[in-house]
Amino acid sequence: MRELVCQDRQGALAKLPLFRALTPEETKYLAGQVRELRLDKGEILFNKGDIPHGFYVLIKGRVQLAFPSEQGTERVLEVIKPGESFGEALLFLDKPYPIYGQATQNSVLLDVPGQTMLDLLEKDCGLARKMLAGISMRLHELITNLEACSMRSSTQRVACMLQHHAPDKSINQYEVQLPAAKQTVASQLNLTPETFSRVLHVLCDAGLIEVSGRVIKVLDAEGLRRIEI
Amino acid sequence: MRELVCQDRQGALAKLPLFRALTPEETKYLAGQVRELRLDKGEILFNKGDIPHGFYVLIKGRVQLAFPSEQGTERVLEVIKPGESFGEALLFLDKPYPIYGQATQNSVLLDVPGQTMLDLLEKDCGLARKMLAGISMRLHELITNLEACSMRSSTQRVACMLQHHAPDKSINQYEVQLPAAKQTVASQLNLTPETFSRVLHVLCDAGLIEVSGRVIKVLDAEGLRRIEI
DNA sequence: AAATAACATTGACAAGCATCAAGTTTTGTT
DNA sequence: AACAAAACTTGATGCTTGTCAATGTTATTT
Repeated sequence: MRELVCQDRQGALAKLPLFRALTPEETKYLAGQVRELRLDKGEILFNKGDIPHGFYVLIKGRVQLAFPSEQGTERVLEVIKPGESFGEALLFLDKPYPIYGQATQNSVLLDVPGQTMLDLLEKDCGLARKMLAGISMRLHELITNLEACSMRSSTQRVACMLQHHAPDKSINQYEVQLPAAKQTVASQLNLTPETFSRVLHVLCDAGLIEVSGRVIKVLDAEGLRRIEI
Repeated sequence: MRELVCQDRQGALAKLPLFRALTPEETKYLAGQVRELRLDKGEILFNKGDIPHGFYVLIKGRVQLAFPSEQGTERVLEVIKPGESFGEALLFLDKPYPIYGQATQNSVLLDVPGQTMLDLLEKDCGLARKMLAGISMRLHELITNLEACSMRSSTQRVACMLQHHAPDKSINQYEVQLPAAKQTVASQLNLTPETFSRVLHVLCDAGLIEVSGRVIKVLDAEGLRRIEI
């Protein structure tokens, strides 16, 4: 297993959205610079306050980025999936991590040294452009997140999340497979697991959804859209 | 007045953090492409949902970016000050504005067409780098904002904001001049004006601050840091 | 298959903050 | 200077959501 990922490192890099447009030489240079990391489920990649030395690309597994809290009531900001990168923004900032990163499954990731990336950026405008697009997307998602968190009620937030998972805007019935444990999803919505559970119950009673485990069947997307409180 | 800003456009551009490192030719090209905009106090620059065609640099005045709300309970995300730019992230996204922009004072701004900026970015890696830094900074601030909004109580948020305005971390007494009306500051902290007022009162009673209008005198920064509820 | 741990639900309760309403102060305008 | 409008404060009240605790359910491990 270990070897498989290793030998394919150059190929794996070339497949990542961020690095897809690199020249073969650039990819080769990059492959020589990155370090492979393996994390067991539950392992911490970095803590809030740590000094970043580069950024990460997730190859396999799952990593969650979250705010810590004294009472253990963490708030999950994002769940990183394979192929996605994270920590790029800090390359340009000289600030410590504002969140912590933790593997929630056994994971494999690549550690791209900051200087390597800055060197590549120096020469390759296309890469800079890609990176701008990536970070802009993140920014946009955060704004959406912030709006949800400050403008909407718990019920609206849940309804909003369900709509977000619709395969098609025009379809009125569909199934949503929650991407993580209910408590994690609750945390991403800035809710306690208890409140999340209650909200789902209310939506069930209203005949808008059906819940069985991590699968939620939306019965009336139009009705979800109309929720006001 | 109008002419003053106009004739100085090239000089004004060269002074902006984002464009400071451009070559004289690039600056000249840019100056030829930008459009000058004047907004009266209260005028809307763009609404949520509008299609962006470029980004803006504020020369004079003040522009606030906020989420609209049916009941008029807007949430102010950011107050832009002269020299700052906004809307860059949308250049790369092909999405409508997620917020609306409104002048809160009579303002002058430059409208930089998207294609102009993309052209410049094509050639100038340094500019891309600057832009990455700018957007990364924004991202970082949003994360901080989101943390404050989801992890802290109203009192903690206010205390946090006051600490943010400290001229120096080591100093224990200082004065803060609120950058906008109290209701706007309240909105940025995701509080109602009423709650903000009450929180200030509580901090006064605790002997941590003194309030007179928009000037807040911090008497015990160390005490602010210790606030738990 | 049994045992254990992690996850999820439900109820009772409390707290924090928003809302509404009325009054006061400040700001800006004619 | 006088007025109007906006901003701010204060009090009373209620809703939403978090907290705590107990129980039920689903995974995981051996």
